[in-house]
Amino acid sequence: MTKSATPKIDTRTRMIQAAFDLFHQQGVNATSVDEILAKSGTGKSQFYHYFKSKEDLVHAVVESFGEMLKAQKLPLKYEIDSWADLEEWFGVFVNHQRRSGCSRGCPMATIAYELTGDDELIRQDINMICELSRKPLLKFFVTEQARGHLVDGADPEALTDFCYTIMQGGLILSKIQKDAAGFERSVEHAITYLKTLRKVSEIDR
Amino acid sequence: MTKSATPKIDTRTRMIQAAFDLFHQQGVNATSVDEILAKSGTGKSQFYHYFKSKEDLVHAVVESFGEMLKAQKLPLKYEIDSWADLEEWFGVFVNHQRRSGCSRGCPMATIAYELTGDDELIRQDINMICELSRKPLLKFFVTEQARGHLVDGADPEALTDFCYTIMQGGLILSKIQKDAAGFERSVEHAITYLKTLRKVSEIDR
Amino acid sequence: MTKSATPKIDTRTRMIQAAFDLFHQQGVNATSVDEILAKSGTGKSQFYHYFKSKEDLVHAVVESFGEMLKAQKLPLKYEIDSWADLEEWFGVFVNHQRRSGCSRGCPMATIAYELTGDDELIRQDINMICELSRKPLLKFFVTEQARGHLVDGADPEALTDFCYTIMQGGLILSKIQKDAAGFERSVEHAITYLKTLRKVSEIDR
Amino acid sequence: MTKSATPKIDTRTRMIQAAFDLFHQQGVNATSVDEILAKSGTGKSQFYHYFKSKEDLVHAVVESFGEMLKAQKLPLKYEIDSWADLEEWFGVFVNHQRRSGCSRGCPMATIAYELTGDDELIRQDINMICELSRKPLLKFFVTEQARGHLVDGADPEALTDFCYTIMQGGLILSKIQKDAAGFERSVEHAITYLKTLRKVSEIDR
DNA sequence: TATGAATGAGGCTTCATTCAT
DNA sequence: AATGAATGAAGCCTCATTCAT
Repeated sequence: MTKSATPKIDTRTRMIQAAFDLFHQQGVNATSVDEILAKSGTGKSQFYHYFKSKEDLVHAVVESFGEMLKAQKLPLKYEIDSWADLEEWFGVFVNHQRRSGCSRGCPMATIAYELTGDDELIRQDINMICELSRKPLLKFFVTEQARGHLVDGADPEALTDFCYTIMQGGLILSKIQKDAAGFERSVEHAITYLKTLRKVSEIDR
Repeated sequence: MTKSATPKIDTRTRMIQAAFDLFHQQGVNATSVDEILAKSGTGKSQFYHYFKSKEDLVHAVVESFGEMLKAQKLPLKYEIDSWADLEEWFGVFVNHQRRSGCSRGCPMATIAYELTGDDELIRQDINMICELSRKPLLKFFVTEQARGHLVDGADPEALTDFCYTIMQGGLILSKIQKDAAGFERSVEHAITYLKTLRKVSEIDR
Repeated sequence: MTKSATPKIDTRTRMIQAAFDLFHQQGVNATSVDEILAKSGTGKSQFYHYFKSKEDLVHAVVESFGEMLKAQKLPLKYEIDSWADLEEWFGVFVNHQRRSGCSRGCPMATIAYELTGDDELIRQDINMICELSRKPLLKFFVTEQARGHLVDGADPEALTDFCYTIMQGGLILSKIQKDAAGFERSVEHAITYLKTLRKVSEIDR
Repeated sequence: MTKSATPKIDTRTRMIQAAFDLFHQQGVNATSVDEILAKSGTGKSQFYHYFKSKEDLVHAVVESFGEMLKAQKLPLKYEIDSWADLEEWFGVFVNHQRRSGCSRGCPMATIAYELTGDDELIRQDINMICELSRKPLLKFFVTEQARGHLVDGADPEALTDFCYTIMQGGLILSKIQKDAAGFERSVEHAITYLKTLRKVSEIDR
């Protein structure tokens, strides 16, 4: 859009980043357009140059989160090729909570929890993000199954749900408890369980 | 006004109930005091006769939820005396989501997700609610352990965390997905796992 | 009103005293009826049992101040029989400001400064208070004149105005400056001047 | 909207002027933001575009008054070079009261009288205004002293205080009495006194 | 006398959004 | 692409006052 080779982060992106962080911190409704403008260092009314409305911005924030996910620019475990990787996938969340003092939860869930029946489009956006972030898990379980490393009857979709559910529950609980210990214990149980689903012939980890 | 046998619920309670429902539906910040007043059929400014501020109301709502919990007035499974009861404990949540079209999540988590660092007191209120609602689970696992029905090394606290985490994760995910299927599958896995922790000598219930 | 011989200070009086103090401190408009009720330890709506309206209370407060003045229950110099007494009359105000940290001004002027054209009655109330509190001064100068102790042409009314003006100016200025030094210096000049109006034959003080 | 030679006064200034006048008339607490908006012909919520809060506006009003004073845009006597000028300095206040029907007092004192301990900053603002408006007086007395026109021991600061005190006292009293006669008489005495402080060699003006 | 719930207007402030430049 | 003034609805809260008991 700009002519330079290494364009400065453009205004729109800056606004999205600022909004994302504020939404994550305090929710959508508690975040005013002005606050976003101030944090992104943008003059007033640039906002409506780039976004139709605040809701449109929420949409853009979720969409941008999806792009980051696809581009693997978020500090997550994208490639799960082993049971150790799976543990690490969980570990990233647990460690993040611990390091950040459990002050936040999942950014998408934060937005989702403020959703009413009127925000169907944003709900779908967020649901798509969930699909995206479930992918590495799903791929792992599918692969394991294909390799014959899973017990008969194991359903990769269900296992993915199981992992994702633990992760989401752990994030909100650690925020409520201001302590990641319960999250960690739950993850340990989850891992323990999942490992019982490996075919016996397999070697640990 | 009327002298009926079931005297009208007092104003304060009506406001709390209206607020609870609106908070649950759309979050705290999206709910205006006027909206609460309208829904509770209360004249303007009664609000500040009963509550110091909107925040004070949030506190009262959470507190009242705790009282309901203690008085077992919420449609939950309070007594868990068997593995079947445990399944039912989960089932209540899953069924509720299904019947309500997954339009909401956990009312406390909804409030919690809008919390910022400034709302420490309310966070503590909510945390206490969590402790309360974990009790039946904890009691069950402790009892099972005392009876020698759990495998060695099983930690009732951790098992409680595990159940609670699944429940919380399931609620938000089903809201995002507008579908309780994933929640149900996760619960099934959780149950399956938990049952593996019973002592073999035990008879299936 | 009550049957006991030493009746407890009655509710109405307690409200007036609380109101007076709050008005003096922060003005009439900044003082709410509730605040007065709280400070006087009165249950709500006792207020409208005793006063027609807030304005009526203001009237009562001013009136009560007049009564106190007449009954010589205020810490003022009521009898001015000598030039030393006159100095003391000023001194009472200066010392009061100094001891109180100059946090307030004249209670009646405080009310007067919030007066608009609509409050004619209260203005008249306050004006009457001024007349009352000017009396000792006026009496002194009239007496001095009658005794032939004042220079020819001295007008007791004007001298009284002069003293009263200095007092009022000193009170507001010391409040603004949070320092009574300027007040004191002005009083010294005033005294010096007034003494020049004595007949030469007179002996100092 | 129009492109007149005298461009419309900007919104902020209009608000300050309207506020100043209303504050002067009825005090700060009796003046609502809406009233200021209406009087200044400003659409709602422009207010908070220009001022952080109502208190911030009070600060701005006082500050603006200081600027007017410095720029000599107020109908006051700024240059006092003679005893006649000094009389005129007083005369401006007395005449203003007379012409305006004594309906108001000193605008700064009006604000000051509503001050509580919490408004320290505004008190300091107002105190600074006092310093500013005392300057012509002080300069006059200092000059007179330097010229040897004042009796020995005369203190220019104290004389300035004396004049200022008379002025302030006269303003509030004339408002209370709805009559400037007492103010005028007090000023006459003050002038008479001050002239006694001139060195005898001086010629009467 | 006394209590405190109820009323509704209005106060201060913030918001999302639009307009003129 | 950018600026910031302008808009008006709405949010939270306080007020003086009245009513039922």
